[in-house]
Parts: sequence; C-alpha cells; structure tokens
Amino acid sequence: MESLLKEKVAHIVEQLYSYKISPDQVLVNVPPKEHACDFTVVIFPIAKQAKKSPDQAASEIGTELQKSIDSLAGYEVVKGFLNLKLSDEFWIQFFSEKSLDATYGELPSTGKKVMIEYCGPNTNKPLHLGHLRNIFIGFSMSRILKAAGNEVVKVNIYNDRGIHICKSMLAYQKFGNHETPESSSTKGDHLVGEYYVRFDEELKREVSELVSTGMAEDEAKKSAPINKDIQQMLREWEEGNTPVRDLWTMMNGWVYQGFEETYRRLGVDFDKAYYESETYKLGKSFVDEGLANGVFFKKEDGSVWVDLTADGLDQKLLLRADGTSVYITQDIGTANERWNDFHPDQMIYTVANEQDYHFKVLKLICAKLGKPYAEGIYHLSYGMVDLPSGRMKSREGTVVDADDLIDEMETVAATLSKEQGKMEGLDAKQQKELFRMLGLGALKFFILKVDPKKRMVFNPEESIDFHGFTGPFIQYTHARIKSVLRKDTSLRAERSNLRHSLETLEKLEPIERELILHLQRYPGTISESAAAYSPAILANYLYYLAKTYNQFYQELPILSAEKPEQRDFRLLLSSFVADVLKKGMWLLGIEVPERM
RNA sequence: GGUCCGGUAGCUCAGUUGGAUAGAGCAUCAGCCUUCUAAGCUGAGGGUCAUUGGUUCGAAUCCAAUCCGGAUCACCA
Repeated sequence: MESLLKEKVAHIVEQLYSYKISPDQVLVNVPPKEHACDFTVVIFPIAKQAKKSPDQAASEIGTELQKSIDSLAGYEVVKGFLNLKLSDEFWIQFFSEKSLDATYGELPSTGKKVMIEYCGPNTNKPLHLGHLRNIFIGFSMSRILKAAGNEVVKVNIYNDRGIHICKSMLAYQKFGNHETPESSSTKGDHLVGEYYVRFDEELKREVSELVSTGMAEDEAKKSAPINKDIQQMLREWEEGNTPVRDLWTMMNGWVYQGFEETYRRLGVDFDKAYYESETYKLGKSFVDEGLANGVFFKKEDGSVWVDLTADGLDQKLLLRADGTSVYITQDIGTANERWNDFHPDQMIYTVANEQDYHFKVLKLICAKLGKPYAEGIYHLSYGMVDLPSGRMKSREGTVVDADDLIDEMETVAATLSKEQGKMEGLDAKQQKELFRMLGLGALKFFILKVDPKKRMVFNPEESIDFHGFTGPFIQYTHARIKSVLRKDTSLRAERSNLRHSLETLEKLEPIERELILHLQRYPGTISESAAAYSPAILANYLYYLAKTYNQFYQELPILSAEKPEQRDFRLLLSSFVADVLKKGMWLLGIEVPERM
C-alpha cells in the first residue's frame, strides 16, 4: 500500500507541478496516534520544489489522491502534513487476503547465498554470557536473512589450537589423574575449563615463589617452569607428537560434547564447523601470492607485512620471521576456504566489536589480493555485555557461565509459574518443557531486544522479568490467544469458514484497525531487520504487536461479540496475531507455548 | 597520542533516508478481576536528547569543536 501511495503521489506531483520525483523520494510516515489516520505524506519537500505553501500543496495533492484511489476514505491537512485514511473495506479486504496466508512474512527470493558465522569459541573453557549474545544474534539473523529471501549457510569456527589450548592440556597432564567427564560427572567443557583455571593458579604460585627469592616479576613469569613447559608442548603439538596430539584430541572431544549439549539446550545449530587446527596453515599460500603481486613486502628479518597506511590503517604483519603465520593470515586462508566450499555472495562474521580493526584489515587485504569474496565480507559487530558491576573479567571470576545461566532461568521460570498457579492440566513433562521455553525466552529476548551494535548491561534480575517488554509477555499473549481460540467450540472452528463473515462486516473499531495496520507492517519489518542486521527491530515490532493485542483484548469482547460477523472477525484477527507472534518469535529463535 | 564506537527519564532501552507535543519497560503512586488467562489493562509524576556552535521551513537524528565512557592501534587469538 505504501509503495502504491508513493507512486500515486509522485505521479500527481508531476502532473500538478510539472517536475519529476521518483516514488521513493516521497516520504510516507506512520502518523502519531492522536491523528485518526493510516498514513502521512510529508509535503514540505514537495511544496518547496513546487513553490507552493505546504498546506496548499497538501490539499491539492489530497484532492487528486481522492480521485485516483477508490479506497481512500478521506484526507486531512495539518501543518504541512497530508494525513490519509483508507476505508474500512480496504483494510478488511487486505485482512481477508493475508490472514490465512501461511507464507505471510516470507519475502521473495533475492537469489543470494549468505554465509553467517557465529559462536566461535575457544576449546579451553565453557561458553559464557558473551558467547550467548553472539549466538543469539547470529542464529536469529540466520533465520531473518532466510525469511528475507536469502539462502543461508550457518557456520561455526573453533579456535581449537594454540598456546591457550595447551594450558588446560598441560594442567591436566600434571594434575589430571585420568579424570574424565564420566568419572567426575562433570560436563566436558567445564572439566577442561577447570584445568585451564588450574594452569593459571599454578603459574601464579610459581611466579610468587620466584619473586620471593628476589626475582623481578617479569623475569619470574618468563622463567616459571610451567611456562617453559607450555612452549615445549606447543612445539610438540605442531610437530605432531603423538601423546600430545592424543591428549588434545581427547580433551577437545570432551569440550565438543559439552558444547553440543549447550547448543541443544539453546535450540541452535550449524551447517558446518571449521577448525582452526585445519585452517591455520592455509593463509600462507596467499603470502606468496601477495608478495608476487607486490601487495605485500618482506622485511630484512624475513617477516612479511602489508602496508595499509594509505587506507588510514597501519602496517600489519602477515608472517613471522620464523615462517609461522598469525591470526589475520589464518583468516585470509579460512575466508578462501569458505569461498571454495560454498561460493557465498556474502560472508557475515558475528564477532564482538573489539575486533572491528581486524575485520577492516581482513576485508582490505582480500580486496588488495583481488579476491572475488572481498566485497561480501561483512563484520556483524556487536557490543560487549557488561554486568551491573561492570565488565566481566575471567581473572576476577565474574564471568557468567552459559549453562549456569540457563539453569537459573529455568529455575526462576518454574518458581514464578508455580506461584501463578496456572499449571493445571499440564503433566510433569509438559511443565518442564514450559519452564525451559519461558526461561530461555526471557533470556533470549532480553538480549535480542537491544540493538546489537550497542554495548549492553545484563542485569540478572531484570533478565528474568516476566512483565513488560519481555519474552514471556509475548509468549503469554500468544498463549492467551490460543486459549480463546480453544474456547471457540462452534462450527466455525475451521478458520477458512470464518472468512465468509468478513463480507458482511461493515466497520472496524479503532483498536481493530490499529492491529491490522500493525500486522500490515510485518513483512517490511523483516526486510528492515535483515538490512540492518538487527533482530532488535523485529523484537520491538513483536512487543508492540502483543501490547496492541492485549489492549484490544481488554477493550472488546471476542467470543461474546454483539454481531456474529464481529465475533468471527475478531477470532480471525486473534488467530492472525498469534500466527505472526509465533513466526516472528521463531525468527528470534524463541518458542511460544500453547498455554501458560 | 591516532583511529573507531557510544552518551536520550532514577535504571535498562526504542526513536527509520532529518518531520507533528521525544516514546516503552522497570521502579514510584492511583485505579480495573461475578465476563474470553490480571504474566494483563488504564492513568499520574518523571527529559537542558552530554555541551556549544553551524546547516534549514524543520535537528535526538546531518556537520564542526569540546567534555565524558569504551574499544583498538600485539611477531595473542
């Protein structure tokens, strides 16, 4: 409808004032609530060009629109804004067409393939709150991008090698005593994480011991025996030393099992996993390529660099003097590998904004190398998650563990639900499922409702709130609608039968109109979310939809509506709202219950 | 110091390519359950949109400067 309006207005402007504007130069807005109308055309820019007063131009355009759009019920000129109101018949007709369309909100294909990476954990400790924001954003975006008409490939990257991985291995070697996840009944990733912490403790102990003998702190760190062992272990790993590799395989296996369990609980998945241990050498061939092209240069010590000063960045190392590669080199290799695997039109990296610089460099280097995928590299940069007490710091033990957090959310969900006393009719299994849904819904929504780009504060108490702008509020609204629909025991149960009643429906109540208008914005919201890489836009939309529905629910009777066609319409309207809530929440990776 | 990001109600956040009197939630206060789920709804109070200047019919939004916070500028990943 909006685009039709724009076209009409553009056409009228051309006829009336004989100058050309394109339809997308016409500004059509959502009017403020107190004006009882559906769309607002902003006239100022047009009036200026036409050399007319805004009010005069507005009423002239309004008159012409009235002639050319049958369903225009009326217009009103207020201070240079042209407010348009469409007829109830138009909206009823729109509603009639869309409310039973199962594909509503699925946009036409763009023909593009998009790869999105998210999660990207190290394999030396369990997932934490920071990973959760990453996963929620990435997973939700994968669904939103798909709804927006793209083919989507979800990938994970495991940082499964390197000095930090060796730390937990070494600690296990020294103190592990053949402990396993089974023998200690500890989730694999948590067990490995314990040894990672153990390493640091041991290092600290050795350092303070050396310092007490009079050694300087820096010196002590260098000469601590455990630090020498770790360098040795890394070398052995790289040489393929069998015992070290076996230990590595075993411990990483535990971690992957643990991660899998967490993914399952979160309801997220991936199409393919990449492992740094398999890709860390891939970048080296591009170093030769870049040298041959004169894109890179070699210093006297043999190290290879790229000069990005002309692009406002620095010189960047690509290959150490000893011939080993660094992070950025590996990422060049990995990007190329992914291109070979899938040929995506776009490669999205969901990575925290502390790596903004890194991805600028990556994209720039790929472009300099003339890679076809360079243009499609997009860093979905999200802000860090802070606690009310400040930044999470692993050293200070303030990191919020993902599994613990999920447990806690479910526990609180259970407590709150039982307090409400709404559990009748649900057996133990269904209850447990509901608590999981609500706890996760609260957590995911709390994180997703914030613009990804922005740093956010995670307040544990507020995150499990069930009131107001929360996931459970929307879940509740869905369950509430389903409850009403279940109570409709008449022969009208088949929704498509209800449609005939719409033909006799004459007028809409204001709140019904508002609901339809908002429902009409759903597809646009999807494309906006996709274009902005922001699930938050969708989250805000869904909240407003649920809120408007609750208002409607409060104001008007549904099952006991005065006229049968009103009753039927409101049932259909409720059902449509439930569908959009469910679909929209699904795009956020959140399930909604039938009852709660 | 260079670069990048941010600053909106007591707190947490919305606010579209510049558009009407800057909106929600939480918290506070006052109402609404003999009627479809009160995890709901209605209302009240609460703002120098960090500051100053500029651009124009119009600025929270764009530009410049300043202040404050964060990130980054590793032969770590």
